[in-house]
Amino acid sequence: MPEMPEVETIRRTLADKVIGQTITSVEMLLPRLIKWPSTYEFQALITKRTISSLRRRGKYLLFYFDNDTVMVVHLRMTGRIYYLASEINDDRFIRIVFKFLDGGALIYADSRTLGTLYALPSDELWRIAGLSTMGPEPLSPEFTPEYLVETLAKRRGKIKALLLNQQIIGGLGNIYVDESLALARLHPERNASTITAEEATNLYYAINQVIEQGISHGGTTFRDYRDGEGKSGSNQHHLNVYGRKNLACKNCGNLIVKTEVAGRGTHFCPHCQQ
DNA sequence: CGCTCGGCCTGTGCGC
DNA sequence: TGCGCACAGGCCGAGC
Repeated sequence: MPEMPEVETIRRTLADKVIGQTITSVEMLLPRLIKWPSTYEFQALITKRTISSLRRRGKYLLFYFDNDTVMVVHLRMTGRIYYLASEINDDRFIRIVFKFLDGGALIYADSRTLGTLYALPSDELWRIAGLSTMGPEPLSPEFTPEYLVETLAKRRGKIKALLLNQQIIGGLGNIYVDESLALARLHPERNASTITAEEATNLYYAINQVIEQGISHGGTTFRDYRDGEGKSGSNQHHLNVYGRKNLACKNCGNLIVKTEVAGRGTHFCPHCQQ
């Protein structure tokens, strides 16, 4: 579900609400979502502890506590995490409730229950493979045109599959990959090794632009995504190809096509993207 | 090592 | 209206 712009929006909207909050108890409605350590140890590590900062890496959200513990949350497809000041809530999919000293709570909700949570000392984050092997993120200094040109040149897979690979670029998901390829006018099935340096450079700028736009619109809400205050984003109104099957391409007027590439629903303009 | 595909889960929307 | 099926924003591990 949430990709980098959505997780970053959650981080920004949630930070003020949770930093300085002390957890009094953790209500585990679905304990199997805790991947590390045991459910009991997870609760022990964060109960009576105060959140000191909230960070993000790729699609992971990291809650730092005053005892150097980090609670790591990955929302996968349908996870939601938000602050609630009162008990009133009509969310059908609440799985974990972190109760705060101030009477409010941090809610983890998830319809498909694919999300994952961890708690561990900050110097043991390497245990989470997805974090330690993640590639550079869009909009970061490590993500450069040269990096993308060189990385694509030595790969043989389809460009769409490579952009979804978090080890190559951290934070992109299905929506923003389709949008980036559309902006860069690249066909999603292009073999990465055939992409020229000029095309890869264009793709670099397209990725940054698409991600920046996603963040500025507070993320893309198709169904499940909500920010840290439970509000929807608006970037769904600004997409060029994703979710626009059989609608006119905003660039050329031909119809947007939906196919399957790398096992994922894929939207593109067959006229503009080569 | 690099790449592709199935599985994990559950809910929703569409076609019949 | 009811039912079955395909599909869904992500990731990991098995197998080639």
